[in-house]
Amino acid sequence: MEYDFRRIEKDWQEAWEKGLKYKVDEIEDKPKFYVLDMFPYPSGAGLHVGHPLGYIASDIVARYKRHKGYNVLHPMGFDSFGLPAEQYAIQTGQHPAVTTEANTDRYRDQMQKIGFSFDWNREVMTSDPSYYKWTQWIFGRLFESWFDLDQNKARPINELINAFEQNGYFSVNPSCDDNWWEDLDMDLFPHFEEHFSGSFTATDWNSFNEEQKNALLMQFRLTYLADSEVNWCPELGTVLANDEVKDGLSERGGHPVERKKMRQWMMRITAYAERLLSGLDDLNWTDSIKEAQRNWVGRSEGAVIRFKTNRGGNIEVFTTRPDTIYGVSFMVLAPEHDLVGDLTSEENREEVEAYIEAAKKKSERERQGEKEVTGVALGGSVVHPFTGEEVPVYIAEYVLAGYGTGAIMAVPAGDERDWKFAKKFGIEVPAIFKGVDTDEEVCTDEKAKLVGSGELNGLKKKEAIPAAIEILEKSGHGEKRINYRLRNAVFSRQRYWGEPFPICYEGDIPQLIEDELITLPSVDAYLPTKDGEPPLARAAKEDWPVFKGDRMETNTMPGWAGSSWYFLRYMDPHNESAFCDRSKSDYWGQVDLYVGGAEHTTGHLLYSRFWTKFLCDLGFIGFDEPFKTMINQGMILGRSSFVYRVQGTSKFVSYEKRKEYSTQRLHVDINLVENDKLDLDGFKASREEYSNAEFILGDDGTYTCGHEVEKMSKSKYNVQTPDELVEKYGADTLRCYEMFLGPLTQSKPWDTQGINGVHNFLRKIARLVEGSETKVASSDELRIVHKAIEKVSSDLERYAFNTVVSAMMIAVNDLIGLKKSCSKEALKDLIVLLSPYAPHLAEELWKEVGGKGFVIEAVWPDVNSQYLVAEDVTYPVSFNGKVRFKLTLPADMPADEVEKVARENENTLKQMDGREIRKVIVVPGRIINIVG
RNA sequence: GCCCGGAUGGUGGAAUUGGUAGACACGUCAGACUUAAAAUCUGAUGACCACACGGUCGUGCGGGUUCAAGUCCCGCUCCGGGUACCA
Repeated sequence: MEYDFRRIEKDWQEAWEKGLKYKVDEIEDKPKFYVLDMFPYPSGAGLHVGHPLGYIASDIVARYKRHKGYNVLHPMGFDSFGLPAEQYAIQTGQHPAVTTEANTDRYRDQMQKIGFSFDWNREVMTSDPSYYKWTQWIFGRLFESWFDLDQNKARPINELINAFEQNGYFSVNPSCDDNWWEDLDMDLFPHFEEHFSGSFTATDWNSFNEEQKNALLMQFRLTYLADSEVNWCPELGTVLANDEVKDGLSERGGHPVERKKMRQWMMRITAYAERLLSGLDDLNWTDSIKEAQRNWVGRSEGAVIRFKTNRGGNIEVFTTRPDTIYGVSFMVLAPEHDLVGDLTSEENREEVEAYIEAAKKKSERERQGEKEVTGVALGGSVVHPFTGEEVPVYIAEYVLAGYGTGAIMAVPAGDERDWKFAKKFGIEVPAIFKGVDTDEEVCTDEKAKLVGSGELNGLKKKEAIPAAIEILEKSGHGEKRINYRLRNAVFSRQRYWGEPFPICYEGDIPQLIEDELITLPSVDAYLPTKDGEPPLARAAKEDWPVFKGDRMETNTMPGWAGSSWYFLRYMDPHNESAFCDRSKSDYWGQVDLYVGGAEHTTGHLLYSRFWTKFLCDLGFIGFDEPFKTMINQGMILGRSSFVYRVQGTSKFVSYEKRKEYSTQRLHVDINLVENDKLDLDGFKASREEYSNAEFILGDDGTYTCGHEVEKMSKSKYNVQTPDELVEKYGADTLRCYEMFLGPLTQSKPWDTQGINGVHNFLRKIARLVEGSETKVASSDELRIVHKAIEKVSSDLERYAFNTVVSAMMIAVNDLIGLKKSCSKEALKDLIVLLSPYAPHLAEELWKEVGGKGFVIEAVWPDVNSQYLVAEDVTYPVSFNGKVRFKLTLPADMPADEVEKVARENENTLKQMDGREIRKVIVVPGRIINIVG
């Protein structure tokens, strides 16, 4: 039988589909297993061989778990909102939904050819209104919630309103911005005094009108409107991401970009900072990803300290080293700090304003990339709370407005950057560390004892910090504070192709639109308006399917909105009355295995954890971490091929002779190259300019190409699509080969050279089955097969996908090596082992050996260890650790007897050559080591 | 700079708890079959010395622990990824 993979794969894919073999429902008495792939964005280029790598691995796990008796949820869908489709729409005028549909069709088609066991009945698409209806609903819940720091969880906003009605602001502890009252529009609250600091009574609250109440509540909602800084490009009418800005100009078009405050929807992810950290402990993720998330949250413990300014106000700073307070000799504010104007003296004003102007033009990334310390004195000063000395105030780019309080107390003696700054501006460096001349060098030694620090003298960092905090708290100059690097996330995008907000405005007050789906209105172009309003602002009132209030919100949600909860929708994808019925999410629970790239470490993985925790807090689901175990597949790199053109000619010289000429190295399409040999006719036909190419061949009469491993890209002609390989070798070969390539988590070059070996393996097993007979399995066969069962099972349990293929190859080679026809009975188990990797062929062979039903539903075989017991063991006998000869002994021989035999062996005597044996180590079943 | 990975034949990689380094596969070479090629099958294939028996060296580098180290410890080098004036 020739291995006719085209026919086999087509037949079985049809049979599975007809039998609804991958359709899954909740079955109460069956254990569940949820295997999920990271949500793909359907790009126009289709899949290349790197994409299916993770899908193949997860599909193997899904199939393996089914064999093991689990009810497996293994869905697929598309994260289908996004920029490329919008970009294409801008260029062509075609609605992004059209492009998106074409792309998803292509992806689905490519995936189906590879034989994945997805339940396509559960497919979801984020751009489908029946899906984003629920994304909007979750947004609504966030809007209607606040975070209670006392209970460390989200609660409905009504409960906050109740608390305000009862006790005003006095008995609640909501998560909010520091000094949130400073963001209030004071015109709204004329009766609040100038130094209002957030406290209001129940009487105050009850006297507020709707507008006032709304403004206050906005400070506590989990999604809220706030002014935040963005890179605004007036010319393009859009906001740009940090990496789209170069030298203060837009990367596209080179238009000027400036920092601008814009009123945008925000997500209060910082409320969950602590839980996002502690939740990591129980997750089975790689340490590097957990560590990256910890760094991203960036918890640091310290204190806030208030310094009085010479203008009567206060500057608050955050520091992790309150113990070094006596070393403060200047203060630095971020250029954007609110008090900058106030503290600038007339003579410094011009210079200060120039500095601020320059800083404004740079993107955040550029500012941080600046290595040289720059800054300028304001002329104003603050008073040191303990020494009463006057401390000058500067502004500098290295202080970030968005971190801490946007201001630092500079301690040049103990901080490298502060020290450099002090030296540059000739500021004194107060000596606060015993025995260290901090005029000469910084002291970062944690064990250094403090001097010149009042009550803190003689203490080391560890004892001094709590002592300093106590002093600060007693004197009212500051208090303990835990600060996070994590910032609240901007949730508005000035784009068309995203979820519309379920929000309208009455005046400036946002109103949540409940229970109505807001679909995207049609617009005449997908560009911002002339006034720089987002594309949705082009829609007239009648273009909106739902229009309420004075105007609709015209921003859309970011890409991560839909992908933050999609794994829940798969559990109940067609539900029209809930995002996911609680009974379904209780059944399926967390994702047991999540497979995908590591590029989502700080985006998707953080946001979806946030939303999961939130939905759990409100009781909509029963778990607060989405992904229990995660594996990150490595990148697949391309292997490019090169030809060498003799300069100024159309002669091409083979790789081994290229040095004899002066040549130019050119990428050549990898489809014209097999095992580094160039298809000469194909090459000539590939391009006009190559049509009369001549070749200087190698000594073997062929043209050898050079090669290099690079990123897979069109311009390097090294992109390999799965379709070509499925066409040439079949899906089963592709599946096995991608796994055989090496450990899933490692990056590796894609190289089709080895694919023949895997294809041959499948052909060999097909031939083995063809020649098999109905008879009792021999002990040799059983030993080989059960060895494979043991190895394959244990490797799959630890997600070692590559060695499974080797184990099956060894079994097949060993069975062929018996030189007898095989028993169908023995082969049955082997075929089940094969089925997660090569399901189509396994079905075909299963039929051949008389298996019942579909092999994909067969029970995974158990290892019978009695077949594995060997009678003899071949011991390597080593002398001082070096193996010299081998000794075959009965497996059950006790260690002391093994030692005796080894001591008396003639080879031992020869090796020892008269020397005395000092010691013999016998590890039963493994090794004998003779020391002498 | 900091954090996290990694380095094993000509190539991809294996060695799961310290116990025969190089499984499996590719490639290469030789042979069988063939008019020939492809396909298939058989054998060899870490380096070095040796006709051979056999021996020496060998898992990025330098030390160490151990009867025994790719694996554990200390100190480096190089490569990849993430992240960064984070107070």
